[in-house]
Amino acid sequence: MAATIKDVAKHADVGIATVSKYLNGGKVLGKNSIRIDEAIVALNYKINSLARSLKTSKTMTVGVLLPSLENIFSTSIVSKIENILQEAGYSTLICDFQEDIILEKKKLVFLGDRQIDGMIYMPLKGCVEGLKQLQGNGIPVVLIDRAIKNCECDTVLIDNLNASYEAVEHLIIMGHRRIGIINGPDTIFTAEERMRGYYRVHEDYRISVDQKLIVCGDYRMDIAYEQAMKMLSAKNSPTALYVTNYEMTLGALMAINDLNLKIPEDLSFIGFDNLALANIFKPPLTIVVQPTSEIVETAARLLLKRMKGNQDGFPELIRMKTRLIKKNTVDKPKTLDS
Amino acid sequence: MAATIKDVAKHADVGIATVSKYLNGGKVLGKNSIRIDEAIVALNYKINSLARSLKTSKTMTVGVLLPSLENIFSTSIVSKIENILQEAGYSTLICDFQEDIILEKKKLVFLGDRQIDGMIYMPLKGCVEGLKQLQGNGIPVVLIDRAIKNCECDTVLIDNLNASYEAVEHLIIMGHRRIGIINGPDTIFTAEERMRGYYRVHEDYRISVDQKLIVCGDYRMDIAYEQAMKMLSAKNSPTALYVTNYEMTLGALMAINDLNLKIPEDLSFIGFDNLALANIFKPPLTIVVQPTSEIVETAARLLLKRMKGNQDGFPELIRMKTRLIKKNTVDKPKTLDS
DNA sequence: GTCAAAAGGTGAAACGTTTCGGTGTGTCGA
DNA sequence: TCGACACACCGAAACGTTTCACCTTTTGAC
Repeated sequence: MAATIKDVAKHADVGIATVSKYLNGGKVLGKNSIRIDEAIVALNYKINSLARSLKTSKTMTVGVLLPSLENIFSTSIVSKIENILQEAGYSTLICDFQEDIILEKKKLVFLGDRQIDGMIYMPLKGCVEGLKQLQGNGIPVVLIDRAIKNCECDTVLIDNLNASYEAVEHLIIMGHRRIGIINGPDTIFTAEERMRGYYRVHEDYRISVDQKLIVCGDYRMDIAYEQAMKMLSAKNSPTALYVTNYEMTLGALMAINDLNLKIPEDLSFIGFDNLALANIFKPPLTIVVQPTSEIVETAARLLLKRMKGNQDGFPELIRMKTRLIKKNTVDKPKTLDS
Repeated sequence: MAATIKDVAKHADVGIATVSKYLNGGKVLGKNSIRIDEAIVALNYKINSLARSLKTSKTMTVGVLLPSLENIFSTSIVSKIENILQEAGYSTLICDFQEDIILEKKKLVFLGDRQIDGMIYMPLKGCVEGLKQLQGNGIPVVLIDRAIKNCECDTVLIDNLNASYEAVEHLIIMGHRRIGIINGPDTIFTAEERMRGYYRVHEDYRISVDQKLIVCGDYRMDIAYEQAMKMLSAKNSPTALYVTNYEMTLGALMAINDLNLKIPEDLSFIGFDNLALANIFKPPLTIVVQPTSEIVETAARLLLKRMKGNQDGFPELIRMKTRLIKKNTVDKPKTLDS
């Protein structure tokens, strides 16, 4: 039904190979290029990317594998990646695995079978075998946000430890000694690092850590809400609270509202991510922000480089710095208990 | 390098056609199926979906084309679509066009050239020619959230008019007569419908409309912020405000905060979308919520049906109902000016 | 005018699958 | 025992492209 390169060749009265060469940017005689162009228009010819891919074994498609699409961090990742890769002619195949490690493996295999040219992967557990197989087939993978242990792989992430360090340090300097943290599950890379920052700054300032002020959430809003409720309504509750991702920040704020705690009078607060939203709260939130655009852009450019065959410095581990945006939710504590 | 179906056939000592038939669920002798299975494992054979697609001209890929990925509505759309289609064996190719009508057309063409089997499309302007061409090639398209005029196409959207009607009616019943609306740009289908609902309820209750209380925003937060600032700080400002999407709801709330207006004492407020977030505000927001899951599920199932070749009832126009969630941001107005 | 080199043109083979038409084997009733 | 009929098997052709290896034309220095 649709016109093929043969039809174009016939219509333009040139050889197939000539048309192919022209389509791929090769040099052909001026008059031939004109006739080919005419033929293409006349026949409404579209190149069949399937046939081309079969021959070249390049699909010009990259897979993006994420734990979830339903959070703001993932969304901006996808959006940015798509736009950068598109410019380079690549399509973006999306998979999310709903934070489910069974599904994680399945979708990794699925993408692998789909003949992608490369992959951006934000692991949950981190499916090492699947990853190695992909790499074994010559498909470059760039990890984003989270590293996987025992695995040689390009990785772009943020300096989680110092992100926490800086946030908690700010609270300490303001005089807080009982600082609560609602963190992600300790099985997740980022959460573990963020926790370490919390501990380290306590150590550096010789402040003892109260385990009651530490909770492992699920990076999800509802759980964080309940955990915040519990922690903040217990006796000896913290004078400041630090929450380590956006969804949990919302959950914690909801709890704070429900408990009628005033920020920063009753409780100092530092949240995470989403600058835009932080400003609509009253008072505006002090938060840790990730350089999302830069992370994604770096990862995408690295992947493009690898897909071109450039293996310089493999495996690269790139760490980006977060920023602590100081607004109005941190103040001196009311009572100074050591 | 990788094993082909020929290798499998040779290893299993059967014909190529037999292997192919078996792989596609056809009947083969028991002993043959065992030997083929063995061969597949032994050679680590993976079917080459490219070659298969070339032959069958089915790519098992659907395109998803959206104005933007950076808002909560789009995100849940993508996530749901991906999961439903994946179950049916389809991959999801994502494109967003950054609310840019030039890019919209370009990406539509891009997806068309990529030999997708179907498409979910949330139009901005609505690129009719591109759409018709796709359909002409036998590729089903399901529009979501927004219809396109003069275009025969399956469409799944919400009853925008009655969404607004119901929200504004609620305000009217509570006694409000000066009700502000911050709406999307009137070039956008949903915004136009939502506006019509605003007018109609005013008409039905014989309340005259003050054009000063109507603003066309951009469905974006920053613009809405400024527009809300202006409207609410003008004299004769409204006693109630209705905002017609999520991002603008945030922007308006930010303005309300900055103006130190108390909700609902100084101003009644109805927002849009995102139930989860609505609850963390203080007081919890009265909002209009869309049945996002149902919309997407309906659209995805419809697309699957079309891709199977079932053309029953084409073109279908499916409208879903919104719900008005009444919380604590609507009260009687302080002063009753007619 | 000659000839080598350069530039450009060409069909056929190959990528790995599905499917068409044809062949072989086994079963079963008469 | 024979024919008829399923049933499953099988190789070859085809999908539309790229690329190899070869061929033709043009160019320009002598």
